[in-house]
Amino acid sequence: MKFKNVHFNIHEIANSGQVFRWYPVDEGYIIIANHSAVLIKQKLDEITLEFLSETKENIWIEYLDLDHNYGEMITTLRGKHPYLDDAMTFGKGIRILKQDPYEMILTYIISANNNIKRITAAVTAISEAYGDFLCIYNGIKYYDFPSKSQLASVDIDTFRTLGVGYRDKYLFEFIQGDFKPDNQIKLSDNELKSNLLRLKGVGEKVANCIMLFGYYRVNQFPIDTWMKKILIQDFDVAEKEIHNFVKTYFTEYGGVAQQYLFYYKRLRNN
DNA sequence: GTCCAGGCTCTTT
DNA sequence: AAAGAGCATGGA
Repeated sequence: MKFKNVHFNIHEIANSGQVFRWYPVDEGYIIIANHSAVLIKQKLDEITLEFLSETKENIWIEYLDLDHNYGEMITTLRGKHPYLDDAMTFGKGIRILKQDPYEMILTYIISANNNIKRITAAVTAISEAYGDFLCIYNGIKYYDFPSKSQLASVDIDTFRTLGVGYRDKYLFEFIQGDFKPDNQIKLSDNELKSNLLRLKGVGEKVANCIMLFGYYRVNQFPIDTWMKKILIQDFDVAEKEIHNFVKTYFTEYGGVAQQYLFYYKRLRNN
């Protein structure tokens, strides 16, 4: 599978903080998603996907959000603030991928008060321990993210040994509970958020991430430590006003704007 | 050694 | 309602 798209850069997506299962290899990245493995490569504006396990092409068009026009979203956001303008120019190849809600819930529970490297390590360890084998590439084996039933017998201490720290009990509770991620897809933003907030280990920020990356609610603007820094330092917003400011300022594409800002702040070197 | 990381829960005012 | 302590773990 091959395509061209000016708003698509594999390195920017891989480092945008929304994916934890894009593994760098010499040629590009191994992506584990959709119960399969692919090798994604990019030369200039041409992107290539090589399927490394059984999969379907159309599901990757959906996952990579190829039907949305990011130029249009950028146009909507342009001119609001010079810092956002710079961020959109710097990371114009970033997209919001359509990831699995169930996987996002577990992943972002792990993410709380944690760093990206350790989150990646924990998600990988859980997958290697309990997920289905997908492929071997350059001598490294890759495993699917385990299903709820595959994690059903994992106790709290075992989660701890996989590197999730004190979030072990939250993962355990979710797996033992009866939350149905697929039943939330059609709910309104408010209903979805209040359901997510009932899960242990899910607060305002983690719920926003799950909504943005797992349910494609692109109006959601997760506020983490990096966003606080940006809004205070670069947008001159008072700390107490951050939530109010975000609610109205970034419009219906707040989540997209947030991704550009996050990437810009972390990777531009300032 | 202290601070921080895509924060949250629980307890105390 | 709001503020504070505590939390696993590894890197800077």
